[in-house]
Amino acid sequence: MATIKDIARLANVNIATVSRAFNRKEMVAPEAYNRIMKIAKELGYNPNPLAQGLKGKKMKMVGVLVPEIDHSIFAGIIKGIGNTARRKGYSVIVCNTGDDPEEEKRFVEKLTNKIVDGIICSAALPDSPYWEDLSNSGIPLVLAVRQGTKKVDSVAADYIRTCYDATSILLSRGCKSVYFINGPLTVKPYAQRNVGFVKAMREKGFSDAELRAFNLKDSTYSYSLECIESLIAQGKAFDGLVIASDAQTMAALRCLKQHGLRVPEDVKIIDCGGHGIVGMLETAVSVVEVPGEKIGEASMERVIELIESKDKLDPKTILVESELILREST
Amino acid sequence: MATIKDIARLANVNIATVSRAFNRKEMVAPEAYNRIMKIAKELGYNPNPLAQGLKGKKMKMVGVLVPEIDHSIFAGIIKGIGNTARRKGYSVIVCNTGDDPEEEKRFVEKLTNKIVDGIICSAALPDSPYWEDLSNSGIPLVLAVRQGTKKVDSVAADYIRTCYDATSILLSRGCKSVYFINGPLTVKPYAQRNVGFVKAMREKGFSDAELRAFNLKDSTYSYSLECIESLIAQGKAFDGLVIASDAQTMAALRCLKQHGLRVPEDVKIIDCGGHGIVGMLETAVSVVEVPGEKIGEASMERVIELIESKDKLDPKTILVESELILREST
DNA sequence: ATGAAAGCGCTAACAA
DNA sequence: TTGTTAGCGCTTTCAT
Repeated sequence: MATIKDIARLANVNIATVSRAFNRKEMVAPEAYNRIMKIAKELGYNPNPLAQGLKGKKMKMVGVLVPEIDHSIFAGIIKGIGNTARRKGYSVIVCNTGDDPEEEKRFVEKLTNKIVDGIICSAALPDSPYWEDLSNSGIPLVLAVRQGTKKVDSVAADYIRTCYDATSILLSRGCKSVYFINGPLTVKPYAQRNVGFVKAMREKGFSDAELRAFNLKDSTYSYSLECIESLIAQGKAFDGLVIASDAQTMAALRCLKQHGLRVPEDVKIIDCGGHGIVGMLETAVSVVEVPGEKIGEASMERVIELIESKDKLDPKTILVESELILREST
Repeated sequence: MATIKDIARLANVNIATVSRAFNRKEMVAPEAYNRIMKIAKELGYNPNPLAQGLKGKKMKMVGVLVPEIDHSIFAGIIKGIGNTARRKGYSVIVCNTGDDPEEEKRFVEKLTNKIVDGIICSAALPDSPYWEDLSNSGIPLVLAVRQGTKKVDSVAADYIRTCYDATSILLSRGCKSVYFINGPLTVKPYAQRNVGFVKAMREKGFSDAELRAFNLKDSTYSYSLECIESLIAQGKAFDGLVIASDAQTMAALRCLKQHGLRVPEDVKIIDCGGHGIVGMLETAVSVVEVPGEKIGEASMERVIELIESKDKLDPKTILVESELILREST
């Protein structure tokens, strides 16, 4: 690995001049500059980021925390983050926290040590105690998808709207008995979807007693399958299903098929907050699609903005638009 | 951020003693040790990895290159990598190369600069020129899923076997006309699947002229849909489909349904090289499942082994077993 | 426009 | 056992 020292020697200049050539080329004589650059290229020189970082320079690196990297929404977000990272010359360090707050904390501590300039977090909990510490400590933090109640920068989808729209579609299609299959309310995006569902139903004149929201304790395929199964077994009659996630949508489709219920003739289905895949199923499912990739891109743009800004910016929340895609399930 | 200097001052010892307390505690007096550690804890001290790295210490960081982070196989691999990374105290830097060799090269150059101790790569091309350079340069490289022809460490699924098994299942179920829907042969795992398909067919006495392998130029859902569609439109008669990937499986299912073909009565289907999701579809699909997460774990274990080993280890290829899961599509 | 030199936080060889 | 010191590669003030 060549260093500025090598270049300096070969170019007959001081190491400071070499450093200047890379950082403030206007301060070095053109001839010297060219000589230095030529030699640098020949040697395949690249500045050592460790040394630069030690000297206080930004490392152009941001840490990313996700609960489960293989859930489509997070994979999409990471992809988006990577897109703008590349565009802006940043690197990305990823950690899969497995939704474990302890792990999350350990990771943040590890990263905080100067090695990242900023952090993007899809947190385990609605609010984590270290968020504020972090943004006070000078290293910017932005929350992706999961907003905090505290004053922290965040990029989110408008899940209330998303689910409100989805529910409205079903109602406008003539559904009389719409059930809502949701995830745990402790997770903010699910809680928000619930709000949207309730809002849409009330507006159409349904009383609270008529609301059928099933906020399952987890949103996995297998557990959802079980629950929907038991719903049908109990003879509940529904002609519309608003569903919170892709896995749950697949579970519903499967259940329905096994019980000979046709989509959309017997039951209409819409996914509120899906990510692409449900359009590829045997029966193409309508969806209010949450643009993970866009969320990732926006999050990254925001951290970079925070990192590179001279003065502290006021925290803000960026809302990313969802897209309604109507397919054969409605 | 506290440094060893601060601790040294407060503990009335030299900075070297503090450093020793952290790195070779046996060389420092117990009383001093305790004093130092107590103060370190109070100050929330953490060693600055940049300084350590600059001094030549390993950064405990590995770079990961994937072509598309949101394809299930790669998401799984990254998850596996993260699993063992956490267990061993390593960090992971991820880059989505978008299957662009140029991008890949840039990224490797960037990483090579001392900041990572090793690289795991799911490469764009069957062979990249820098692979050998890299392993010669002293920073270990392991290939995940895509093996090279050159002598490089790699972790791979046995795709030949995988597809051989899948094809054999269909044949043993009495299929007379089995078609193979595959991806581009320029991508090694697809080429290997092709070998497995051909092998199984030949063993059952099919002549080369009877082999129906469709090695599509890309394996996306939409393109595959188009191709399978045209196959059916041309009136090709098949009663079995061996399919190389999840997206293609979904495409096939959809096509078949639209043409009133029933699975498995009219056509039997098996996915050779899927990753979980096809078991959750309306018609649960049999699959020879490639364990992405395990591949990730094994890759990471191998790089760490290479990183931490004193002497150069001989490159080896680790084969990860696939699992056959029979469901209703066969 | 360029050089000399200090120092970022840490480790390790050498001295005491 | 502990302290002194050099130096990793780089940036940046202060001289020249």
